Amino acid sequence: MTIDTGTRWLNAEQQVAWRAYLLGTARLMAKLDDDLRRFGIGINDYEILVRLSESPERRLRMADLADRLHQSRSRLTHTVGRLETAELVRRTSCTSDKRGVWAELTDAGFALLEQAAPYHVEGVRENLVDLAGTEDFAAVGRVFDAVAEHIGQR
Amino acid sequence: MTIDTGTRWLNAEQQVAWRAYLLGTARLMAKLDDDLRRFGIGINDYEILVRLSESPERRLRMADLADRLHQSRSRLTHTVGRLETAELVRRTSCTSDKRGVWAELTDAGFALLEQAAPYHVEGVRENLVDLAGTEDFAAVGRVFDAVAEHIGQR
DNA sequence: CCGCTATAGTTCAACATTCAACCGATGGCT
DNA sequence: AGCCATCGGTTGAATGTTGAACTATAGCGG
Repeated sequence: MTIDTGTRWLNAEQQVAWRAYLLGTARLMAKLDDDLRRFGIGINDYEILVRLSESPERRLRMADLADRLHQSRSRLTHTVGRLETAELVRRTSCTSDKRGVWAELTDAGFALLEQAAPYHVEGVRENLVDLAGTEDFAAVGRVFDAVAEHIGQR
Repeated sequence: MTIDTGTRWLNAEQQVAWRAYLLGTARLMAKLDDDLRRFGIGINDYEILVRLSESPERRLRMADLADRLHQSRSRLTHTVGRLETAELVRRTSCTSDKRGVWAELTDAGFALLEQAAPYHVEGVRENLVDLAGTEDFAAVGRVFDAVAEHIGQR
């Protein structure tokens, strides 16, 4: 922090931007999570349901889902377990690969998503997208695409 | 998700950017956290130590610290408790306001920070800052500054 | 100075996440 | 076929986080 000629510290603007990102992200996620609570789910659950809803047959293999969300398989197992007891997701074993498990959106899950999605999207707009200029938001997309790409699969 | 004339859904580019942000952030945080593990702390602990190290007398009031990190006071109490048993932080009661508590960085805490900081900053550069163009990273700063500002204190 | 409400911080229990150990299935190799 | 390293997923225990209830102090209005 004091005399360290070897390290390329962030300059003042980079510092400020980095801190803004940290704080902004923390507040944003907390807010979106909070807003979803009225539907009985959190943003993590929401993202799971969305991924399933977009997939063919409204289902995905556990490992695939875990990768898309960058979550550990263990975490996903627990979360899907909860979603299953909430009847939002159903698990069926995969016939072609007997090790595999499909997580499949139930009708109730889809119905919940239809309800929650407009509110959620509105929140994303109000608290992020509409605050950023079109060009700035595109920049955010580029940056984090590069980040995701650079870090790669676990 | 299908027929919903009232909701302003994200357009394709916004969708992609939003997803990139979610995935990129997840991977980035996991990576930074992971890299810090060799020092026995996580990114959350690290941020606490940094905030303290920058403050006058290397100490902050608990509530102040919680606000800066957008954490609940409860969470901070627990975390500082752990940092205290690790001897990285010391708690002393505030004389001017008897309700208050100072969290203060110990010498060991400062020493750890001096060790960890170069590695951490290198990680932030390699996995984020250096991947973004100067202008794009500035945009990230602007956007999340606006987000943090918009959402405000809890 | 009293009474009231708000603030600072902690505690406890419920809940979520992590990590390592585990089990069965798979697929490549001989 | 038989071996074995790997994969897909789950389990359970330890660890971390949340949220509400609680204690103590502050500070305001009368």
